[in-house]
Amino acid sequence: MQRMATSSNSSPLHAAGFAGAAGTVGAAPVFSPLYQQIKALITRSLQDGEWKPGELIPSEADLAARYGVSQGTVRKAIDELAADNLLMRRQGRGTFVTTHHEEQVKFRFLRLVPDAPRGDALRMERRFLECHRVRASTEVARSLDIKQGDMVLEIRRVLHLGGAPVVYEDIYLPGTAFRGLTAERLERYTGPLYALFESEFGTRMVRAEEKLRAVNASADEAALLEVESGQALLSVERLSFSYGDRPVELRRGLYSTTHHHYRNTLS
Amino acid sequence: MQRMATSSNSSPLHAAGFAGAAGTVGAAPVFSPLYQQIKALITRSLQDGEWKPGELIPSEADLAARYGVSQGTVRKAIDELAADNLLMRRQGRGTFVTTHHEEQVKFRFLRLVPDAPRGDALRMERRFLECHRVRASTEVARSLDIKQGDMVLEIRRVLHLGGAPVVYEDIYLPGTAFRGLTAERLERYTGPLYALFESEFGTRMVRAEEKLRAVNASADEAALLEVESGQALLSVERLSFSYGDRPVELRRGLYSTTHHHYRNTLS
DNA sequence: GAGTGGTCTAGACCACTCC
DNA sequence: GAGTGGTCTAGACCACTCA
Repeated sequence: MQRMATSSNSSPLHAAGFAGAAGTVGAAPVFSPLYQQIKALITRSLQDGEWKPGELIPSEADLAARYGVSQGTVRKAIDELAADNLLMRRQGRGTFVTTHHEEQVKFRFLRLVPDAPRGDALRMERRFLECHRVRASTEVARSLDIKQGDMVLEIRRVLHLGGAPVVYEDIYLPGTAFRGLTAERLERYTGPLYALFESEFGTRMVRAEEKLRAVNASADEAALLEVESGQALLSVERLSFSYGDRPVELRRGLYSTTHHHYRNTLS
Repeated sequence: MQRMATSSNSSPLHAAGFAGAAGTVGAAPVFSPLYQQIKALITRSLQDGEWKPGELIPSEADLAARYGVSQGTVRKAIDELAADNLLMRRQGRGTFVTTHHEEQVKFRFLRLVPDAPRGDALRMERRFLECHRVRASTEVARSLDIKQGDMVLEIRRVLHLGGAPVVYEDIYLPGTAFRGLTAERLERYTGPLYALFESEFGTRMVRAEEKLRAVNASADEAALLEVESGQALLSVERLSFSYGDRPVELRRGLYSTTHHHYRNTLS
């Protein structure tokens, strides 16, 4: 472990390399704290699959020994990774890699909630309309950072909440990473989609950006969601990222918001 | 400063009080870390106006001396308050109370952005349609935690972005706290509304919850936003909170999303 | 150069989980 | 009781700001 810039630390591990060149007239000094470097190393291990979703990572003391830094420094790195939802700490047990196979995490990416919570509101049903391979349009290619015309997997589905159709989604995934995904596989799987992606295709959704707008339902869309044509629907365009801010999913959802709303917190 | 539960700290300040009763068979043990107590004390000082928005608070060393704890403990308390956007740290200068009078914070609560950023997209113009006192409806009273029929201030306005009307808002504020607010005062003020509330009425918006849905524009709404009647609009119902999770503003916005969208980040 | 927050360390003890 | 994360302390030094 070595500092990126100035360092007067007495440990030989820290004094190496850049100490002389730091803070001088040269190009960018770019000071990078030790814990940020540790954070990057841990992220790399997650990305490389050294520790898989749901698994226990080594204790803080072990990691401190491994990287040759104090436990406090590892602690700060893990604190940030936990804040980013990449890791989950559990006192007395250890630190675990976050996974989409967990009740508490299931609705982290679906912000639609019923206006008046009812007993059967939790009941969610999925109907897959389509799952086929197509060539990426300009827009899809740009979003997923692939070449136009590359193969992508398109999935279309409807979600029913409390018995009624509420969400229609059109999902695009890079073809290479999701080669083995078929309609039959989707039908058979009962958990969240992101849990399937994670365990079967090694792609974990870490973070996403959404663009929301209101649109009038087309005749087709209205039929799917069982509303009047022209009815206002919430359009949610989501770009999901995996480790290292790599875009891996583009999704366009249409939400019927007559009995549900999208909740958000500003702070 | 004393611990809420067990403590074997040698300092007399920490050993007092609860040490004997902690972790025993009695009622709730309720362990509360020291830094959480410090955080509460600092929050109280903010609430009481000891340090006003934009002002510098005492240094970590001073606060540590004041509360009789180590600097590290004060540091952790301030870290969390900074994460909650109540304080802002600036290396080399000190820690400041967050204020709405600042460029960088101005769009913290308005998540609407132009689809294609243009030069004049920043230009925002406001037109106040109404500013009067009415009696609180059941719904408004429940949201603002006041009694039905209490006086509330209602403000209606339209925001123009890049020359066109894009946002129509209906705002409700508790009458007592905003006694002196008039239409004339609103017209004269040029900064953000929340900045006015903060400096003139001592009410700082700290956090908010929003409920989004898509609705079809009524004839009146369509006229205000210069769209067709029936056009899909984004309805944003916002409840804003001040220090201590006290609700202080209810707002219903209608956003025209033909050239703008509401951006959100999931993590 | 004085003062501030930011980083890093080392060590002690506490709360929690599981064997 | 062993092992884990959680809290708290004390001290050193670094990066940054401003006078």
